[in-house]
Amino acid sequence: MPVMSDSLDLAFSALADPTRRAILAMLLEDDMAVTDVAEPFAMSLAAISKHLGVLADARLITQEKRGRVKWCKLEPDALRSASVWMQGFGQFEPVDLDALERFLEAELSETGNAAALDG
Amino acid sequence: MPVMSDSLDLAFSALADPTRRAILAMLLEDDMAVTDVAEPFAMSLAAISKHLGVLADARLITQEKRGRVKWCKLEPDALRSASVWMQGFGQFEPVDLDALERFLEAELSETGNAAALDG
DNA sequence: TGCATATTCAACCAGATGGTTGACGATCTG
DNA sequence: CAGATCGTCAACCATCTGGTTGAATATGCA
Repeated sequence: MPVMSDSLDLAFSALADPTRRAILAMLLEDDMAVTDVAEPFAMSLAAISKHLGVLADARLITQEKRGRVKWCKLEPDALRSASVWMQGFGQFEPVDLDALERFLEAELSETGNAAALDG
Repeated sequence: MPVMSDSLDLAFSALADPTRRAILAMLLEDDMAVTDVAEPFAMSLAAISKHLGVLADARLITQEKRGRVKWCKLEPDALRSASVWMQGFGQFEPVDLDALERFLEAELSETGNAAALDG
């Protein structure tokens, strides 16, 4: 029996992993090659490659191969869909964008990798 | 080594399951007892009880026992945190609340259960 | 050609997840 | 008390997940 996981399933389960959220935060700054994405993390390149595959399946990123380098690019549409879904429950208060920065920084330092935001 | 799954891990992974999202949508209308939450779904009460446990761990709901009935109540704080995180990526466009309703209805009909929104 | 770099693939593993069933404790009601 | 209802627990199962390693593929470069 097929699993039928829709786009929200894919988006939320992709977002459920701190490594993948850190990758998205890195890609928010700039497009990156797979090897460069992997660099700050204490895990194998193959593991990062899988994470990027999950993000791509969820359409949170796209990957384009130029030469032997595969470039990873943030694709915010799926995030926007998920965000819209959540707004129905979070509509009680306006969104605090300052809190976002604190979240990102806290998360990145928490994961223990060096992928800190520049500022 | 401890797993250290932070609140965003818990929130997003709880949201990754369509049954749990449907439950949240039901609770958006009103507080409900566990048995009543389970009623529209084609799965055992124990399974729904586990789903509610996951939602409670993620602090997306709270559960309060009165008599033999355990009441489940939506608790939007964790959703708001996750929403704030996502807004950083979805900041390109304002949130479309009309799209939310379409999403909820599409999702509920998609899961094949009878938990349709009334209005 | 031949070697280095970039990335994925395949096999494997431990642990989490989502479901089942049956037994159980707790609470209301007659 | 006896019986029904509410909900969880425990054991079990199949599948998914997130990681590993080593081999394979593809591209660039001298």
